[in-house]
Amino acid sequence: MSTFGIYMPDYWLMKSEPDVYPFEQLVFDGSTHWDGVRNYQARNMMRDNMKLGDLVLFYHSNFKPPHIAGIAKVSREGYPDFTAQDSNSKYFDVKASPDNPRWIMVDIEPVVEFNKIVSLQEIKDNPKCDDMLLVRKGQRLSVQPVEEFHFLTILEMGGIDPKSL
DNA sequence: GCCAACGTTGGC
DNA sequence: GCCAACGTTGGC
Repeated sequence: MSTFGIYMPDYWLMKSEPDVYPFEQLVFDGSTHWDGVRNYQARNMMRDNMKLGDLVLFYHSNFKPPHIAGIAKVSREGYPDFTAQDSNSKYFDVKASPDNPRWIMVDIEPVVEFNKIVSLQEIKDNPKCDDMLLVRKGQRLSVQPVEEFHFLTILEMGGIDPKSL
């Protein structure tokens, strides 16, 4: 919460491969921990910047067509990604320890599924989204910040009324 | 399946 | 600290 008692959310985009963990699974589960991020930039954002109640565009990568499926929100702020310390996990990292967990995750929960998915192509075709990180050439961060204007634009493209959130 | 872009590793 | 080699991401 802010000093004024009104929480102003920040906005994010998180990528998941639907074959691994689709948005529908998040809806089914009710919440999930975002394990397996092994990129420092993405980790730092989860550790330092993602706050309770922040809103997340849930992006399906490695899918035809790649698209945003719905909205989630941060339900727990950064804490150690325990899969890094689990030798049976594919995300195991020998350098991670209780003293130095090395990798961080957040929990998210579903907010709303889009009435209509918003494809990467539609985002590229919309001039309002010109300077979104997502459409920048070569960028591939799996967790990235989103400007409010872009968030609202995509919400509208997905057929969701912002007031309903 | 291809490959461009980017991140990480490790020898020097 | 440089940078070549390698691994990964992710659209196409």
